[in-house]
Amino acid sequence: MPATQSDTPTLSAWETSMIDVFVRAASLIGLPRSIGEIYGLLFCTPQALSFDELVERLQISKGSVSQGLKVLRQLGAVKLHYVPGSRRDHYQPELSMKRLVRGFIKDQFEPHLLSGSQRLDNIEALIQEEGDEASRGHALDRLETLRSWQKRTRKLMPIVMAVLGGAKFFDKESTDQETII
Amino acid sequence: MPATQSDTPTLSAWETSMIDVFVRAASLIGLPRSIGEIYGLLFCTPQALSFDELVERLQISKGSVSQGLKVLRQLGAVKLHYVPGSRRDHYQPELSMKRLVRGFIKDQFEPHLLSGSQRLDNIEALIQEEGDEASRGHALDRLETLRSWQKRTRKLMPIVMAVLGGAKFFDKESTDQETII
DNA sequence: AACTTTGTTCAAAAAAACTTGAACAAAATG
DNA sequence: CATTTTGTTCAAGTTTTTTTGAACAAAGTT
Repeated sequence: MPATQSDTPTLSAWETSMIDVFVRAASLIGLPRSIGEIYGLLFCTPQALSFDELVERLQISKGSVSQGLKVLRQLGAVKLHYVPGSRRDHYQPELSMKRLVRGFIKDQFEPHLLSGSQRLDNIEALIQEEGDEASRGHALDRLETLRSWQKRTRKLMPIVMAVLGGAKFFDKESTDQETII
Repeated sequence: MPATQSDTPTLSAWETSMIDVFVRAASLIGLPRSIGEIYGLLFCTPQALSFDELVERLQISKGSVSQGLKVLRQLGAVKLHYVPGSRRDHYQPELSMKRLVRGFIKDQFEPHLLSGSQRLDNIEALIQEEGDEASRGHALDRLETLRSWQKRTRKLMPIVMAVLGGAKFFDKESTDQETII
């Protein structure tokens, strides 16, 4: 009864727990469990890992790993690492929090903000076609609220990045703010 | 063939579009569509709306409205508004971005951060039980990275709140000023 | 060129999240 | 106290998201 040699590429207890942390974090920002697992294992491991090693150690399908790495690359959350003498791609985790956050914002957040501006303009047009005078006033009022939220969100992003970058930050371009931190 | 009087409590074009904005926003932060719809309609409407009006105008089930309002109350995203002569609860949307964001952070974010600290301590214990000396070093190293991310995230929150509050600089934990919008 | 290695794609299966509606509880009303 | 009004709960149904795995493409080897 000879086991085929690669018996249990099992994860150690601490690796499992740490991966679990990333699975939760992924879910918190709306990414599937498999992506948390992949990044988590890379994060735990000293060397760069290949596609196959991810499949084997995590025991998930090639499809999931392929998809997952694609998203992680897009987010800039993993980096390709050339390994001499191997044809396979090897991956390492991005460890800079600033870059991770920027990747996420750029990829998942900003697009929504932008398309948002578009939409608000369309809504304004629709409101103008509204019959009732009084209700038009209220509608435009709320639309302005929404626009102000957008503007503030946009203003916030560079501040977040600056704080993560450890910079002593002050808000240029803004008229109404003093130094922050 | 007399229609029962309440034919089409239909939404106007601009309302539909604006609600759509909130549905997308909800989904972006991991909340179900129905919650976006409910908040969105409240946001569009000048008067406070009752439970039943939400059900009828949005054409969604009582169950969804009940669940949705529960979450929105928990987040502090809607406020009960007393209407004289009516037994029903009436709801109005919270319009302060600062309070909305704070509610979200308090309810959905901080808990994870906290339980996170717990978990990291457990992981540290597990790492200590690890046999291999060299790998223990790397593991502890990564654990520290994780801790530093946590710390930075916690530091960020009050700054975000301060910026949203229009405050001039960093936190005092009770920069709880009344703010317009 | 045939074969192997490496990784992607995508339709179908599985799992997770959301919604519904009927049964239920709580409180006001007659 | 029986009835109506108002809203909640939760099991079952529906929809959406995620995962799987087999077929496929691209490129390297022999």
